[in-house]
Amino acid sequence: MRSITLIDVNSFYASCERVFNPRLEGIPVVVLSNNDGIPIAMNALAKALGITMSTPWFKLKGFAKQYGIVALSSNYPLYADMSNRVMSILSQYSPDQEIYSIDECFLDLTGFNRNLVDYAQDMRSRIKQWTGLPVCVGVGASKTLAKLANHIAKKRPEYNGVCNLNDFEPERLNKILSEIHISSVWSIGRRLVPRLNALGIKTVLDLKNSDPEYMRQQFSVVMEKTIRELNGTACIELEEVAPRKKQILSSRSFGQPVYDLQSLSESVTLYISRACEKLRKQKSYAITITVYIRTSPFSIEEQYSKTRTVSLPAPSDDTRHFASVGLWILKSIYKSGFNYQKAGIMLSNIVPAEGQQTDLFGFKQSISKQDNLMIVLDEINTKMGKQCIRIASQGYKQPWAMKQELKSKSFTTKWDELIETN
DNA sequence: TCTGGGGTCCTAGGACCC
DNA sequence: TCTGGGGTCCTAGGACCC
Repeated sequence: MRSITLIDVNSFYASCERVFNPRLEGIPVVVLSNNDGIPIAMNALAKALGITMSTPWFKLKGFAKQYGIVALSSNYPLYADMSNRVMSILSQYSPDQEIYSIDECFLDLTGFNRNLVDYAQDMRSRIKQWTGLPVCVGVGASKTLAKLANHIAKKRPEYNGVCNLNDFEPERLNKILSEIHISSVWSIGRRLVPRLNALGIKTVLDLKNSDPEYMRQQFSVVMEKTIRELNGTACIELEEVAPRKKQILSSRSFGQPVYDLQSLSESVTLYISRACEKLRKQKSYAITITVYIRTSPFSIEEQYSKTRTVSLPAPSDDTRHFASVGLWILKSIYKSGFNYQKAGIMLSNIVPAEGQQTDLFGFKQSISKQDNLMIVLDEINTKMGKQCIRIASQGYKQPWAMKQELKSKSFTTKWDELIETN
């Protein structure tokens, strides 16, 4: 039997903030999304007050003030840095690690000849000691079971932060699965719950006992895998090397109303350069670029939203190629007189960088020169800070940039904001 | 539980082609 | 002019995740 392990930081963003500001201890804290739109993380105290994600912050402000809730804008450089520390500590516990998200990773502990609960407790205390962050650990025979075990470790204090479902006798396992709702299962989202309920499937045990082939017909192959995984067959392998993305999206809501083509052009150029950086990082080329702009779906004013896709004559990873095409698309879909709320771009038709051909007219001509320019650009920006060198059409003032009124400092990643210890 | 953020993958349906 | 088959591309939107 496999021993797949999922480690997850509790209320990650809120915990990071608390590490650098101990005064937040004992106070309800929420961390807000970009543009201070909605809560995306909160500590236990805020949860206990009944705050839910996806309620717009402006609707919660009054309530928050009344109960002394501290709200913070999200500080991604800080969280990314803390994440790297946690992941590097955990990598010492197994040669097989998959970093699944900013605050979660899988470790394969199959064949480890020792008590895994003790081992997991050791991880917890080391991470706590070295970073100040609390984590929970779940172990199971598949990724889906490891996720579920982690859920149990988090929700039930008697487990003290670690749950190994592989240690359970079958009856005990089924009993606990019968007490958990299907919405807690990985891959079962909001839309699937009512459809499953209609089939009489309400608890994890119900789902585990359903017929995988029939469920595949009714739903999809993903559902079949989930059921087999709940039954202890690992169908989803650990991905130690992140698979190449098939599409790369970059989009953002604006911090203030945007009407003019100039501002939209600047933002679209910025998103394109971000997406191309990601593209080059995974050593791929893309052929197709999509640009979209839209007004706020919540606005009572007249709405406008438009998407347009164009393919290059040959695959490329050059920011300037995509920027010139992207700006052309933008011009073609832009209509004046609307209050734009969001713009985004997507790169698709992604192919590996190795062995690319040029088109008939040599669009990807003098490859070495162009590639070197982008490599140097990436290197400088890595060393000297994001956007140190950029395409001129990104603009410098960026009045449309997102709103972050409540941000904490970049304690670990900016020299002038390092934490003071006096 | 109905939505205000960002990202990835997938697919239905229309337009257009041979 | 209508009908049918097969395929590709694009747009819009659904579904899931954190």
